[in-house]
Amino acid sequence: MAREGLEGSLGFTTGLVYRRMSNRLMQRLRPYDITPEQWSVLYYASHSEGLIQRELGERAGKDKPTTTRIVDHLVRKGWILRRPDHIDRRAIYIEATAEGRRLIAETTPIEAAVLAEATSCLTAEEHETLLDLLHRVGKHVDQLKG
Amino acid sequence: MAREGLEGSLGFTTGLVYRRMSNRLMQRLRPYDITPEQWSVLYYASHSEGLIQRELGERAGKDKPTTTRIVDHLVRKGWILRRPDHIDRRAIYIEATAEGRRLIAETTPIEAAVLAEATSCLTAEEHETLLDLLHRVGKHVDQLKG
DNA sequence: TCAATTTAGTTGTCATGACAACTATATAAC
DNA sequence: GTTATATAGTTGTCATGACAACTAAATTGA
Repeated sequence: MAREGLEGSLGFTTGLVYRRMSNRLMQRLRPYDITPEQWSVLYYASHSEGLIQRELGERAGKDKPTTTRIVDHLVRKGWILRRPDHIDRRAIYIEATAEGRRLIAETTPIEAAVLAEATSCLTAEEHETLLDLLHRVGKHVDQLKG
Repeated sequence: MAREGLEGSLGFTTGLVYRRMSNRLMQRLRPYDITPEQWSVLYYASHSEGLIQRELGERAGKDKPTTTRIVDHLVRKGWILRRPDHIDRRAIYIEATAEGRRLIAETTPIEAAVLAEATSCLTAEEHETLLDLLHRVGKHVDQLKG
């Protein structure tokens, strides 16, 4: 298939799709005063027990400074708590509050709706293929060195 | 296929893949003092004639403020010029300089290599399928309103 | 014609993310 | 046991991107 300009570039194309989907979710989440990135971190915090901040950031695909700042926001909004680990005093456990869990419970259907809407142009099989190919590329690129 | 956490979320997954590919390209472009986003704008500027800034931004998938700032950087580095349109005095033509074109000529193989490396875990057919599915979703989401 | 609207571009603010430098604590090596 | 190194987290800076407010110029339309 003929593609113009950078349409044949996977990096450029994933960036476009990511921004459009993220925007869409942002608009729907606006009433809840949470961004898509904050949402993903809070999602992992509220679905996991006993994670320290580093582990939380890793699951959500964030680096250390980004994790620190997103956690700051979530704490300020009362959706998570920082609990110092008294054994390893470098580490901080992150715990979702009741409000945090409630927010995720309330907004998970919104995220699902945005996904469903975005992928309504695909068959279930195509959707599955797309995710599979993306995961393979993502893992592959992650493993590259140098 | 069973997926943990947000791995089943296309938005989350495209974000991860985009960041990893973009990082990879950024590292390779570092010697040239250009970011992947600046590169994409300069790419379009150097492969098109007679584009105004808005059109350039549209092709590169950037909004107006982002385009203004990226163009600012590219002008400062001597890779493009802003030429006021004397007919429509709101508009500004963007023109790549010789250095700008030379930079794109020199770095296009680098971008291609990063892509090739990233997709080396896919067959040619899978690569084609992945791009096709992403373009379909991207266009579909772009057309959604409300 | 001339007021209302649209369009092109800029600027300010904030969140995210990359990077580097930093503190504090824990682990390894000797 | 002390020094070297690794790990957890924070802070500062910059580029990108979303959003809103703004200027200036062009277009519409009554």
